[in-house]
This record gives sequence, C-alpha cells and structure tokens, in this order.
Amino acid sequence: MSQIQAQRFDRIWATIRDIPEGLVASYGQIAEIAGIVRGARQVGTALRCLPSGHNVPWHRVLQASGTIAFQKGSDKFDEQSERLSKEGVAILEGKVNMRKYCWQPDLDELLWKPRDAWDEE
DNA sequence: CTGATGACTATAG
DNA sequence: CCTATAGCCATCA
Repeated sequence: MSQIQAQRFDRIWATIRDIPEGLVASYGQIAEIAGIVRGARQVGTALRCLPSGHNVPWHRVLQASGTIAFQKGSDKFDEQSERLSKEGVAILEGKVNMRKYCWQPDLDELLWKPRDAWDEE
C-alpha cells in the first residue's frame, strides 16, 4: 500500500473520529469532508481495512438513506445497531432518521482542523 | 494487466 | 417503498 493511499485512509478515519457521539454521517458525507471526490466507496474500503485496536466510531457511518450498510441479520448489522442504540440513536427497522441524527459539522469545527495537514499528499 | 467485487449513490420507473 | 441501472474507484485474485 502506497503512502498516499495510507494518508487517504488516515484522513477518512480522522474525519470519522470527529463524528460526535449520538450523531451519524453518510459515507458520501465523510468522503466530502475528507476531501475525496466521489469517495463513498473508498470510505467503505477504508473502514473495511481498519487496523485492530483502532478508536474509530465506524458504527456512526451509514448509507445516505440512513440505512445500515450491512445485510440485516448479519453480525455486523447487529453490532452496529446495538452500538448506535447505546448512544441514544434510535434505530427503526435498521434505519436511522437522518433528519434528526445527521452530523452537520459547523464551519468553526471544520476550520479548527488545520487544512494544511490535509494537503500534503 | 485484467476483470470481479463491494461497509456507495443518484436516478428512473 | 422496491427494483433496475449506471456511474464510481480502491482492492484483490
């Protein structure tokens, strides 16, 4: 794996770490904030490649529709829905009300992150 | 190199 | 709401 790709993963993970507890974001949203155009699938790829021992709240990432990306009934599906419930995010039939729980980072919050560190690639 | 795959999304019917 | 389709692009075999 190249350096650039590793940094891209880091950026994705860092973005997801910024999602506050009790809120969620979509894959496309994470990609956009991380500065990756049309990168929804890459966000999924990055999460799939999460190293063990990470502290990334991957369960706060959902599809744009608010649906959990895993197949209903799978272990991952159950784990994600349980983790979200524990944080106070209501799950109904494997879906979340994005209107209510979607993370909308403030402009301040975005500026607070030094963009210089992102442009190194 | 090449083709298949997927933790995606938007659009159309 | 559901299915089908078509883009998408890093990974992986």
